[in-house]
Amino acid sequence: MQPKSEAPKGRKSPKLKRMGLHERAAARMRTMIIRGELPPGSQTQETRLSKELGVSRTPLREAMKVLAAEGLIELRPNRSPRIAALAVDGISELFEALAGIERLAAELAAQRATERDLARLRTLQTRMEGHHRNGKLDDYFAINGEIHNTIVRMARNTPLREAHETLIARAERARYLALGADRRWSNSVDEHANILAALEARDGEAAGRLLGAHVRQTGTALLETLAPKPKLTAA
Amino acid sequence: MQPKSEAPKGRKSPKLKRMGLHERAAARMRTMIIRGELPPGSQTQETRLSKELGVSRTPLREAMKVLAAEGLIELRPNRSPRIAALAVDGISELFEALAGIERLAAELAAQRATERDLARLRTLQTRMEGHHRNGKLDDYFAINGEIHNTIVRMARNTPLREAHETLIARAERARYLALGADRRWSNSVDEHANILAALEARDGEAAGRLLGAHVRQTGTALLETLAPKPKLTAA
DNA sequence: ATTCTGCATTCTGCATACAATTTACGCGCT
DNA sequence: AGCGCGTAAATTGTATGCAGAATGCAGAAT
Repeated sequence: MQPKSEAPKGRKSPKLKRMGLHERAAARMRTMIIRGELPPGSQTQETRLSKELGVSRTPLREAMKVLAAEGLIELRPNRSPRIAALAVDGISELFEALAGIERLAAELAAQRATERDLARLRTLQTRMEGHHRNGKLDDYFAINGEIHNTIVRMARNTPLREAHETLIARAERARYLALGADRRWSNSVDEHANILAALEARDGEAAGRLLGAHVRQTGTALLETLAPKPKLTAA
Repeated sequence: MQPKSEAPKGRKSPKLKRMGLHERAAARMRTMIIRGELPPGSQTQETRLSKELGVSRTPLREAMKVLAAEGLIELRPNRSPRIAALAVDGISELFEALAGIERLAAELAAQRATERDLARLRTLQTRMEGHHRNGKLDDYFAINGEIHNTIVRMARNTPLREAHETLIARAERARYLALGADRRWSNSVDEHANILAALEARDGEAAGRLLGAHVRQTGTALLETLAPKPKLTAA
Protein backbone atom coordinates (compact mmCIF):
# COMPACT_ATOMS: atom_id res chain seq x y z
CA MET A 1 0.00 0.00 0.00
CA GLN A 2 1.25 3.43 -0.87
CA PRO A 3 2.07 5.22 2.37
CA LYS A 4 1.13 8.66 1.17
CA SER A 5 -1.98 8.22 -0.90
CA GLU A 6 -5.06 9.30 0.94
CA ALA A 7 -7.77 7.02 -0.38
CA PRO A 8 -6.37 4.44 -2.80
CA LYS A 9 -9.45 2.35 -2.27
CA GLY A 10 -11.45 4.86 -4.30
CA ARG A 11 -14.39 4.65 -1.96
CA LYS A 12 -16.74 7.07 -3.65
CA SER A 13 -13.91 9.56 -3.66
CA PRO A 14 -14.91 12.73 -5.52
CA LYS A 15 -11.56 13.00 -7.26
CA LEU A 16 -11.46 9.98 -9.47
CA LYS A 17 -10.05 12.06 -12.28
CA ARG A 18 -6.38 11.78 -11.52
CA MET A 19 -6.23 8.02 -11.27
CA GLY A 20 -4.18 5.84 -13.55
CA LEU A 21 -6.00 3.21 -15.52
CA HIS A 22 -4.53 0.34 -13.55
CA GLU A 23 -5.57 1.98 -10.31
CA ARG A 24 -9.09 2.35 -11.57
CA ALA A 25 -9.08 -1.25 -12.72
CA ALA A 26 -7.86 -2.35 -9.30
CA ALA A 27 -10.50 -0.30 -7.53
CA ARG A 28 -13.20 -1.64 -9.79
CA MET A 29 -12.10 -5.20 -9.25
CA ARG A 30 -11.90 -4.67 -5.52
CA THR A 31 -15.54 -3.70 -5.31
CA MET A 32 -16.49 -6.48 -7.69
CA ILE A 33 -14.74 -8.98 -5.47
CA ILE A 34 -16.16 -7.53 -2.28
CA ARG A 35 -19.67 -7.57 -3.70
CA GLY A 36 -19.26 -11.13 -4.85
CA GLU A 37 -19.72 -10.28 -8.52
CA LEU A 38 -16.52 -12.21 -8.94
CA PRO A 39 -17.30 -15.28 -6.85
CA PRO A 40 -14.63 -16.77 -4.56
CA GLY A 41 -12.58 -19.46 -6.21
CA SER A 42 -13.58 -18.44 -9.72
CA GLN A 43 -10.98 -17.94 -12.39
CA THR A 44 -10.40 -14.74 -14.27
CA GLN A 45 -9.35 -14.48 -17.88
CA GLU A 46 -7.24 -11.51 -18.72
CA THR A 47 -8.72 -10.86 -22.14
CA ARG A 48 -12.29 -11.22 -20.97
CA LEU A 49 -11.84 -8.98 -17.96
CA SER A 50 -9.86 -6.42 -19.91
CA LYS A 51 -12.68 -6.10 -22.42
CA GLU A 52 -15.22 -5.97 -19.65
CA LEU A 53 -13.38 -3.20 -17.89
CA GLY A 54 -12.48 -1.45 -21.10
CA VAL A 55 -8.74 -1.50 -20.56
CA SER A 56 -5.94 -3.45 -22.13
CA ARG A 57 -4.25 -6.37 -20.50
CA THR A 58 -1.16 -4.45 -19.41
CA PRO A 59 -2.78 -2.23 -16.75
CA LEU A 60 -5.04 -5.08 -15.80
CA ARG A 61 -2.11 -7.30 -15.02
CA GLU A 62 -0.60 -4.55 -12.91
CA ALA A 63 -3.86 -4.28 -11.01
CA MET A 64 -3.74 -8.03 -10.45
CA LYS A 65 -0.40 -7.75 -8.71
CA VAL A 66 -1.79 -5.13 -6.39
CA LEU A 67 -4.86 -7.16 -5.54
CA ALA A 68 -2.73 -10.24 -5.01
CA ALA A 69 -0.64 -8.31 -2.51
CA GLU A 70 -3.86 -7.40 -0.72
CA GLY A 71 -4.78 -11.06 -0.59
CA LEU A 72 -7.94 -10.70 -2.65
CA ILE A 73 -6.77 -12.82 -5.54
CA GLU A 74 -4.31 -15.63 -5.86
CA LEU A 75 -1.66 -15.71 -8.57
CA ARG A 76 -0.26 -18.91 -9.98
CA PRO A 77 2.43 -19.03 -12.63
CA ASN A 78 1.12 -19.47 -16.15
CA ARG A 79 -2.39 -19.94 -14.91
CA SER A 80 -5.47 -17.80 -14.60
CA PRO A 81 -5.57 -15.79 -11.40
CA ARG A 82 -8.13 -17.05 -8.96
CA ILE A 83 -10.37 -15.02 -6.70
CA ALA A 84 -9.21 -15.92 -3.22
CA ALA A 85 -11.46 -18.37 -1.47
CA LEU A 86 -13.17 -17.29 1.71
CA ALA A 87 -13.00 -20.37 3.88
CA VAL A 88 -14.49 -20.27 7.33
CA ASP A 89 -11.05 -20.84 8.78
CA GLY A 90 -9.81 -17.88 6.82
CA ILE A 91 -12.50 -15.58 8.15
CA SER A 92 -11.82 -16.71 11.66
CA GLU A 93 -8.11 -16.05 11.30
CA LEU A 94 -8.80 -12.78 9.60
CA PHE A 95 -10.84 -11.32 12.43
CA GLU A 96 -8.41 -12.71 14.94
CA ALA A 97 -5.58 -10.83 13.26
CA LEU A 98 -7.76 -7.76 12.89
CA ALA A 99 -8.62 -7.85 16.57
CA GLY A 100 -4.94 -8.03 17.45
CA ILE A 101 -4.05 -5.12 15.22
CA GLU A 102 -6.85 -2.95 16.53
CA ARG A 103 -6.02 -3.82 20.10
CA LEU A 104 -2.51 -2.58 19.55
CA ALA A 105 -3.83 0.48 17.78
CA ALA A 106 -6.11 1.32 20.68
CA GLU A 107 -3.26 0.97 23.16
CA LEU A 108 -1.16 3.40 21.18
CA ALA A 109 -4.08 5.68 20.47
CA ALA A 110 -4.79 6.03 24.16
CA GLN A 111 -1.31 7.46 24.57
CA ARG A 112 -1.19 9.66 21.51
CA ALA A 113 -4.70 10.88 20.82
CA THR A 114 -5.07 14.63 20.73
CA GLU A 115 -8.13 16.35 22.09
CA ARG A 116 -9.13 16.97 18.53
CA ASP A 117 -8.96 13.25 17.83
CA LEU A 118 -11.17 12.45 20.76
CA ALA A 119 -13.62 15.17 19.78
CA ARG A 120 -13.86 13.71 16.31
CA LEU A 121 -14.44 10.30 17.80
CA ARG A 122 -17.20 11.63 20.01
CA THR A 123 -18.87 13.24 17.02
CA LEU A 124 -18.74 9.98 15.09
CA GLN A 125 -20.11 8.08 18.05
CA THR A 126 -23.04 10.49 18.34
CA ARG A 127 -23.79 10.24 14.66
CA MET A 128 -23.60 6.48 14.78
CA GLU A 129 -26.02 6.36 17.68
CA GLY A 130 -28.36 8.52 15.63
CA HIS A 131 -28.23 6.15 12.69
CA HIS A 132 -28.72 3.32 15.13
CA ARG A 133 -31.91 4.84 16.50
CA ASN A 134 -33.22 5.61 13.03
CA GLY A 135 -32.37 2.17 11.75
CA LYS A 136 -30.22 3.52 8.95
CA LEU A 137 -28.16 0.43 8.32
CA ASP A 138 -25.88 1.68 5.56
CA ASP A 139 -24.98 4.90 7.30
CA TYR A 140 -24.49 3.03 10.54
CA PHE A 141 -21.99 0.67 8.95
CA ALA A 142 -20.17 3.48 7.22
CA ILE A 143 -19.70 5.42 10.46
CA ASN A 144 -18.82 2.24 12.29
CA GLY A 145 -16.00 1.51 9.89
CA GLU A 146 -14.85 5.08 10.03
CA ILE A 147 -14.58 4.90 13.80
CA HIS A 148 -12.32 1.88 13.58
CA ASN A 149 -10.17 3.55 10.95
CA THR A 150 -9.98 6.69 13.02
CA ILE A 151 -8.75 4.83 16.05
CA VAL A 152 -6.10 3.13 13.96
CA ARG A 153 -4.98 6.45 12.55
CA MET A 154 -4.84 7.85 16.06
CA ALA A 155 -2.13 5.32 16.81
CA ARG A 156 0.14 7.40 14.56
CA ASN A 157 1.81 4.35 13.12
CA THR A 158 1.89 4.13 9.34
CA PRO A 159 2.91 0.48 8.89
CA LEU A 160 0.26 -0.56 11.34
CA ARG A 161 -2.36 1.46 9.50
CA GLU A 162 -1.35 -0.07 6.19
CA ALA A 163 -1.55 -3.59 7.55
CA HIS A 164 -4.96 -2.75 8.93
CA GLU A 165 -6.14 -1.45 5.58
CA THR A 166 -5.33 -4.62 3.71
CA LEU A 167 -7.01 -6.77 6.34
CA ILE A 168 -10.08 -4.53 6.31
CA ALA A 169 -10.43 -4.99 2.58
CA ARG A 170 -10.75 -8.72 3.06
CA ALA A 171 -13.05 -8.33 6.04
CA GLU A 172 -15.40 -6.10 4.05
CA ARG A 173 -15.72 -8.93 1.63
CA ALA A 174 -16.77 -11.38 4.31
CA ARG A 175 -19.04 -8.78 5.84
CA TYR A 176 -20.81 -8.25 2.55
CA LEU A 177 -21.78 -11.90 2.52
CA ALA A 178 -23.53 -11.59 5.85
CA LEU A 179 -25.08 -8.43 4.47
CA GLY A 180 -26.76 -6.64 7.33
CA ALA A 181 -27.18 -9.86 9.21
CA ASP A 182 -25.39 -8.19 12.07
CA ARG A 183 -28.10 -8.30 14.67
CA ARG A 184 -25.97 -7.09 17.47
CA TRP A 185 -26.35 -3.38 16.82
CA SER A 186 -27.09 -2.48 20.39
CA ASN A 187 -24.17 -4.43 21.76
CA SER A 188 -21.92 -2.87 19.19
CA VAL A 189 -22.98 0.66 20.02
CA ASP A 190 -22.42 0.10 23.70
CA GLU A 191 -19.05 -1.48 23.12
CA HIS A 192 -17.99 1.50 21.05
CA ALA A 193 -19.08 3.81 23.84
CA ASN A 194 -16.99 1.89 26.33
CA ILE A 195 -13.97 1.97 24.05
CA LEU A 196 -14.34 5.70 23.62
CA ALA A 197 -14.52 6.14 27.37
CA ALA A 198 -11.36 4.13 27.86
CA LEU A 199 -9.55 6.21 25.27
CA GLU A 200 -10.67 9.40 26.94
CA ALA A 201 -9.38 8.05 30.23
CA ARG A 202 -6.07 7.30 28.46
CA ASP A 203 -6.39 3.74 29.62
CA GLY A 204 -4.60 1.96 26.80
CA GLU A 205 -4.82 -1.51 28.26
CA ALA A 206 -8.58 -1.31 28.68
CA ALA A 207 -9.14 0.34 25.31
CA GLY A 208 -7.11 -2.35 23.60
CA ARG A 209 -8.81 -5.15 25.44
CA LEU A 210 -12.27 -3.78 24.71
CA LEU A 211 -11.63 -3.08 21.05
CA GLY A 212 -10.00 -6.45 20.54
CA ALA A 213 -12.95 -8.23 22.12
CA HIS A 214 -15.33 -6.11 20.06
CA VAL A 215 -13.70 -7.08 16.79
CA ARG A 216 -13.51 -10.73 17.78
CA GLN A 217 -17.19 -10.72 18.59
CA THR A 218 -17.98 -9.10 15.29
CA GLY A 219 -16.08 -11.90 13.62
CA THR A 220 -17.79 -14.68 15.50
CA ALA A 221 -21.21 -13.11 14.96
CA LEU A 222 -20.44 -12.94 11.28
CA LEU A 223 -19.36 -16.55 11.26
CA GLU A 224 -22.56 -17.64 12.93
CA THR A 225 -24.70 -16.04 10.27
CA LEU A 226 -22.55 -17.74 7.68
CA ALA A 227 -22.61 -21.07 9.48
CA PRO A 228 -25.68 -22.57 7.75
CA LYS A 229 -24.05 -22.20 4.35
CA PRO A 230 -20.36 -23.01 4.61
CA LYS A 231 -20.22 -23.74 0.89
CA LEU A 232 -17.91 -20.79 0.47
CA THR A 233 -14.95 -23.06 0.94
CA ALA A 234 -14.24 -23.12 -2.75
CA ALA A 235 -11.80 -25.73 -3.91
CA MET B 1 -6.85 -17.28 3.54
CA GLN B 2 -5.08 -19.53 1.07
CA PRO B 3 -5.09 -23.00 2.61
CA LYS B 4 -1.82 -24.02 1.06
CA SER B 5 0.81 -21.61 2.16
CA GLU B 6 3.55 -21.00 -0.32
CA ALA B 7 6.43 -18.57 -0.37
CA PRO B 8 5.60 -15.90 -2.93
CA LYS B 9 8.32 -13.70 -1.57
CA GLY B 10 10.96 -16.00 -3.08
CA ARG B 11 13.54 -15.36 -0.40
CA LYS B 12 16.58 -17.08 -1.79
CA SER B 13 14.40 -20.03 -2.55
CA PRO B 14 16.37 -22.95 -3.96
CA LYS B 15 14.06 -23.28 -6.92
CA LEU B 16 14.56 -20.03 -8.75
CA LYS B 17 14.05 -21.76 -12.05
CA ARG B 18 10.29 -21.66 -12.33
CA MET B 19 9.88 -17.99 -11.53
CA GLY B 20 8.36 -15.51 -13.87
CA LEU B 21 10.52 -12.64 -15.00
CA HIS B 22 8.63 -10.08 -12.99
CA GLU B 23 9.00 -12.18 -9.88
CA ARG B 24 12.70 -12.44 -10.44
CA ALA B 25 12.89 -8.71 -11.08
CA ALA B 26 10.99 -8.06 -7.86
CA ALA B 27 13.23 -10.39 -5.89
CA ARG B 28 16.34 -8.84 -7.37
CA MET B 29 15.14 -5.35 -6.58
CA ARG B 30 14.20 -6.37 -3.08
CA THR B 31 17.71 -7.44 -2.27
CA MET B 32 19.11 -4.38 -4.02
CA ILE B 33 16.93 -2.14 -1.89
CA ILE B 34 17.69 -4.04 1.30
CA ARG B 35 21.40 -3.87 0.63
CA GLY B 36 21.22 -0.19 -0.10
CA GLU B 37 22.42 -0.57 -3.68
CA LEU B 38 19.35 1.46 -4.49
CA PRO B 39 19.67 4.23 -1.91
CA PRO B 40 16.59 5.45 -0.04
CA GLY B 41 14.87 8.36 -1.70
CA SER B 42 16.56 7.80 -5.03
CA GLN B 43 14.55 7.66 -8.21
CA THR B 44 14.40 4.73 -10.56
CA GLN B 45 14.12 4.96 -14.30
CA GLU B 46 12.24 2.19 -15.96
CA THR B 47 14.41 1.99 -19.05
CA ARG B 48 17.65 2.12 -17.13
CA LEU B 49 16.59 -0.49 -14.61
CA SER B 50 15.09 -2.73 -17.24
CA LYS B 51 18.37 -2.78 -19.14
CA GLU B 52 20.29 -3.31 -15.93
CA LEU B 53 18.14 -6.26 -14.96
CA GLY B 54 17.94 -7.57 -18.49
CA VAL B 55 14.16 -7.52 -18.71
CA SER B 56 11.72 -5.36 -20.55
CA ARG B 57 9.72 -2.60 -18.97
CA THR B 58 6.47 -4.54 -18.71
CA PRO B 59 7.51 -7.13 -16.11
CA LEU B 60 9.54 -4.48 -14.36
CA ARG B 61 6.47 -2.31 -13.92
CA GLU B 62 4.60 -5.27 -12.53
CA ALA B 63 7.41 -5.85 -10.07
CA MET B 64 7.15 -2.21 -9.05
CA LYS B 65 3.54 -2.66 -8.06
CA VAL B 66 4.46 -5.59 -5.87
CA LEU B 67 7.29 -3.76 -4.17
CA ALA B 68 5.07 -0.74 -3.66
CA ALA B 69 2.55 -2.96 -1.92
CA GLU B 70 5.36 -4.14 0.34
CA GLY B 71 6.20 -0.55 1.13
CA LEU B 72 9.69 -0.71 -0.28
CA ILE B 73 9.12 1.81 -3.05
CA GLU B 74 6.76 4.70 -3.46
CA LEU B 75 4.70 5.19 -6.60
CA ARG B 76 3.62 8.61 -7.83
CA PRO B 77 1.43 9.15 -10.89
CA ASN B 78 3.40 9.98 -14.00
CA ARG B 79 6.62 10.19 -12.04
CA SER B 80 9.57 7.95 -11.45
CA PRO B 81 9.06 5.53 -8.59
CA ARG B 82 11.08 6.43 -5.56
CA ILE B 83 12.85 4.07 -3.19
CA ALA B 84 10.99 4.51 0.07
CA ALA B 85 12.83 6.71 2.50
CA LEU B 86 13.91 5.22 5.78
CA ALA B 87 13.26 8.03 8.20
CA VAL B 88 14.02 7.52 11.85
CA ASP B 89 10.35 7.95 12.61
CA GLY B 90 9.55 5.28 10.11
CA ILE B 91 11.95 2.81 11.68
CA SER B 92 10.55 3.53 15.07
CA GLU B 93 7.00 2.97 13.90
CA LEU B 94 8.05 -0.10 12.01
CA PHE B 95 9.50 -1.88 15.01
CA GLU B 96 6.59 -0.76 17.13
CA ALA B 97 4.18 -2.41 14.72
CA LEU B 98 6.41 -5.44 14.44
CA ALA B 99 6.54 -5.76 18.22
CA GLY B 100 2.76 -5.64 18.36
CA ILE B 101 2.35 -8.28 15.71
CA GLU B 102 4.86 -10.62 17.29
CA ARG B 103 3.33 -10.11 20.70
CA LEU B 104 0.00 -11.25 19.32
CA ALA B 105 1.69 -14.13 17.53
CA ALA B 106 3.35 -15.29 20.72
CA GLU B 107 0.08 -15.19 22.61
CA LEU B 108 -1.58 -17.35 20.00
CA ALA B 109 1.46 -19.57 19.66
CA ALA B 110 1.41 -20.33 23.35
CA GLN B 111 -2.07 -21.77 22.91
CA ARG B 112 -1.56 -23.61 19.66
CA ALA B 113 2.02 -24.78 19.57
CA THR B 114 2.44 -28.51 19.15
CA GLU B 115 5.16 -30.40 20.91
CA ARG B 116 6.85 -30.65 17.56
CA ASP B 117 6.80 -26.87 17.22
CA LEU B 118 8.39 -26.44 20.61
CA ALA B 119 10.99 -29.05 19.85
CA ARG B 120 11.91 -27.23 16.68
CA LEU B 121 12.16 -24.00 18.60
CA ARG B 122 14.43 -25.62 21.16
CA THR B 123 16.68 -26.89 18.40
CA LEU B 124 16.91 -23.47 16.85
CA GLN B 125 17.64 -21.90 20.21
CA THR B 126 20.47 -24.37 20.81
CA ARG B 127 21.93 -23.75 17.40
CA MET B 128 21.70 -20.02 17.88
CA GLU B 129 23.50 -20.24 21.19
CA GLY B 130 26.20 -22.20 19.43
CA HIS B 131 26.66 -19.53 16.79
CA HIS B 132 26.64 -16.96 19.55
CA ARG B 133 29.51 -18.68 21.37
CA ASN B 134 31.48 -19.08 18.16
CA GLY B 135 30.86 -15.50 17.10
CA LYS B 136 29.31 -16.53 13.82
CA LEU B 137 27.39 -13.37 13.14
CA ASP B 138 25.73 -14.28 9.88
CA ASP B 139 24.52 -17.65 11.05
CA TYR B 140 23.39 -16.14 14.31
CA PHE B 141 21.24 -13.60 12.52
CA ALA B 142 19.82 -16.18 10.18
CA ILE B 143 18.73 -18.43 13.02
CA ASN B 144 17.49 -15.47 14.97
CA GLY B 145 15.19 -14.43 12.16
CA GLU B 146 14.07 -17.99 11.69
CA ILE B 147 13.05 -18.20 15.32
CA HIS B 148 10.86 -15.17 14.98
CA ASN B 149 9.29 -16.50 11.82
CA THR B 150 8.72 -19.85 13.45
CA ILE B 151 6.88 -18.30 16.37
CA VAL B 152 4.69 -16.35 13.97
CA ARG B 153 3.91 -19.51 12.02
CA MET B 154 3.10 -21.27 15.27
CA ALA B 155 0.25 -18.80 15.71
CA ARG B 156 -1.51 -20.60 12.84
CA ASN B 157 -2.87 -17.40 11.43
CA THR B 158 -2.18 -16.77 7.76
CA PRO B 159 -3.13 -13.10 7.51
CA LEU B 160 -1.04 -12.35 10.54
CA ARG B 161 1.90 -14.20 9.04
CA GLU B 162 1.56 -12.29 5.79
CA ALA B 163 1.44 -8.94 7.54
CA HIS B 164 4.51 -9.96 9.47
CA GLU B 165 6.35 -10.88 6.31
CA THR B 166 5.92 -7.53 4.67
CA LEU B 167 7.00 -5.70 7.81
CA ILE B 168 10.03 -7.96 8.13
CA ALA B 169 11.13 -7.08 4.62
CA ARG B 170 11.32 -3.44 5.59
CA ALA B 171 12.97 -4.20 8.90
CA GLU B 172 15.68 -6.23 7.18
CA ARG B 173 16.49 -3.14 5.22
CA ALA B 174 16.94 -1.04 8.32
CA ARG B 175 18.87 -3.82 9.96
CA TYR B 176 21.26 -4.00 7.05
CA LEU B 177 22.22 -0.39 7.64
CA ALA B 178 23.25 -1.11 11.19
CA LEU B 179 25.02 -4.17 9.86
CA GLY B 180 26.21 -6.21 12.75
CA ALA B 181 26.16 -3.21 15.00
CA ASP B 182 23.88 -5.20 17.23
CA ARG B 183 26.03 -5.39 20.30
CA ARG B 184 23.36 -6.88 22.46
CA TRP B 185 23.91 -10.47 21.49
CA SER B 186 23.95 -11.77 25.01
CA ASN B 187 20.78 -9.94 25.98
CA SER B 188 19.10 -11.16 22.86
CA VAL B 189 20.01 -14.78 23.49
CA ASP B 190 18.73 -14.61 27.05
CA GLU B 191 15.54 -12.93 25.97
CA HIS B 192 14.93 -15.65 23.44
CA ALA B 193 15.45 -18.26 26.11
CA ASN B 194 12.89 -16.59 28.34
CA ILE B 195 10.39 -16.40 25.50
CA LEU B 196 10.88 -20.06 24.77
CA ALA B 197 10.32 -20.89 28.41
CA ALA B 198 7.09 -18.91 28.47
CA LEU B 199 5.85 -20.67 25.36
CA GLU B 200 6.64 -24.04 26.85
CA ALA B 201 4.72 -23.03 29.96
CA ARG B 202 1.83 -22.06 27.67
CA ASP B 203 1.86 -18.65 29.24
CA GLY B 204 0.66 -16.55 26.32
CA GLU B 205 0.55 -13.26 28.15
CA ALA B 206 4.15 -13.57 29.30
CA ALA B 207 5.39 -14.85 25.95
CA GLY B 208 3.70 -11.96 24.17
CA ARG B 209 4.99 -9.39 26.60
CA LEU B 210 8.54 -10.73 26.42
CA LEU B 211 8.64 -11.03 22.66
CA GLY B 212 7.12 -7.59 22.19
CA ALA B 213 9.67 -6.05 24.52
CA HIS B 214 12.44 -7.95 22.76
CA VAL B 215 11.47 -6.61 19.36
CA ARG B 216 11.06 -3.09 20.67
CA GLN B 217 14.52 -3.25 22.20
CA THR B 218 15.97 -4.50 18.96
CA GLY B 219 14.40 -1.49 17.28
CA THR B 220 15.68 1.04 19.75
CA ALA B 221 19.14 -0.53 19.73
CA LEU B 222 19.13 -0.27 15.98
CA LEU B 223 18.04 3.34 16.14
CA GLU B 224 20.83 4.18 18.54
CA THR B 225 23.50 2.88 16.21
CA LEU B 226 21.86 4.88 13.45
CA ALA B 227 21.52 7.99 15.57
CA PRO B 228 24.84 9.68 14.67
CA LYS B 229 23.90 9.70 11.00
CA PRO B 230 20.21 10.51 10.63
CA LYS B 231 20.81 11.65 7.06
CA LEU B 232 18.63 8.81 5.92
CA THR B 233 15.64 11.08 6.18
CA ALA B 234 15.51 11.63 2.46
CA ALA B 235 13.16 14.31 1.26
C1' DA C 1 19.12 40.30 -13.59
C1' DT C 2 14.86 37.71 -13.01
C1' DT C 3 10.75 35.47 -14.20
C1' DC C 4 7.48 33.80 -17.28
C1' DT C 5 6.48 31.35 -21.52
C1' DG C 6 6.95 28.15 -25.18
C1' DC C 7 9.36 24.33 -27.18
C1' DA C 8 12.10 20.21 -27.20
C1' DT C 9 13.41 16.22 -24.81
C1' DT C 10 12.66 12.50 -21.71
C1' DC C 11 10.00 9.48 -19.23
C1' DT C 12 5.82 7.20 -17.83
C1' DG C 13 1.34 4.99 -19.18
C1' DC C 14 -1.12 2.22 -22.27
C1' DA C 15 -2.02 -0.71 -26.23
C1' DT C 16 -0.64 -4.01 -29.41
C1' DA C 17 2.21 -7.62 -31.27
C1' DC C 18 4.92 -11.68 -30.47
C1' DA C 19 6.71 -15.80 -27.85
C1' DA C 20 6.15 -19.53 -24.56
C1' DT C 21 3.44 -22.42 -21.93
C1' DT C 22 -0.61 -24.71 -20.87
C1' DT C 23 -4.93 -26.89 -22.06
C1' DA C 24 -8.10 -29.27 -25.17
C1' DC C 25 -9.15 -32.37 -28.62
C1' DG C 26 -8.78 -36.04 -31.81
C1' DC C 27 -6.36 -39.78 -33.61
C1' DG C 28 -4.24 -44.13 -33.18
C1' DC C 29 -2.96 -47.93 -30.29
C1' DT C 30 -3.75 -51.65 -26.81
C1' DA D 1 -14.12 -48.93 -25.31
C1' DG D 2 -10.23 -46.93 -22.72
C1' DC D 3 -5.76 -44.87 -22.65
C1' DG D 4 -1.74 -42.39 -24.40
C1' DC D 5 0.28 -39.30 -27.48
C1' DG D 6 0.65 -35.49 -30.68
C1' DT D 7 -0.93 -31.54 -32.60
C1' DA D 8 -3.73 -27.27 -32.44
C1' DA D 9 -6.17 -23.76 -29.97
C1' DA D 10 -6.25 -20.83 -26.21
C1' DT D 11 -4.15 -18.26 -22.60
C1' DT D 12 -0.48 -16.32 -20.00
C1' DG D 13 4.09 -13.98 -20.20
C1' DT D 14 7.15 -10.64 -22.46
C1' DA D 15 8.73 -7.14 -25.70
C1' DT D 16 8.03 -3.13 -28.42
C1' DG D 17 5.80 0.93 -30.27
C1' DC D 18 3.13 5.02 -29.65
C1' DA D 19 0.73 8.84 -27.11
C1' DG D 20 0.56 12.00 -23.20
C1' DA D 21 2.55 14.19 -19.25
C1' DA D 22 6.49 16.17 -16.86
C1' DT D 23 11.01 18.25 -16.86
C1' DG D 24 14.64 21.22 -18.53
C1' DC D 25 16.23 24.88 -21.31
C1' DA D 26 16.21 28.87 -24.05
C1' DG D 27 14.49 33.21 -25.16
C1' DA D 28 11.61 37.21 -24.45
C1' DA D 29 9.30 40.43 -21.56
C1' DT D 30 9.40 43.15 -17.29
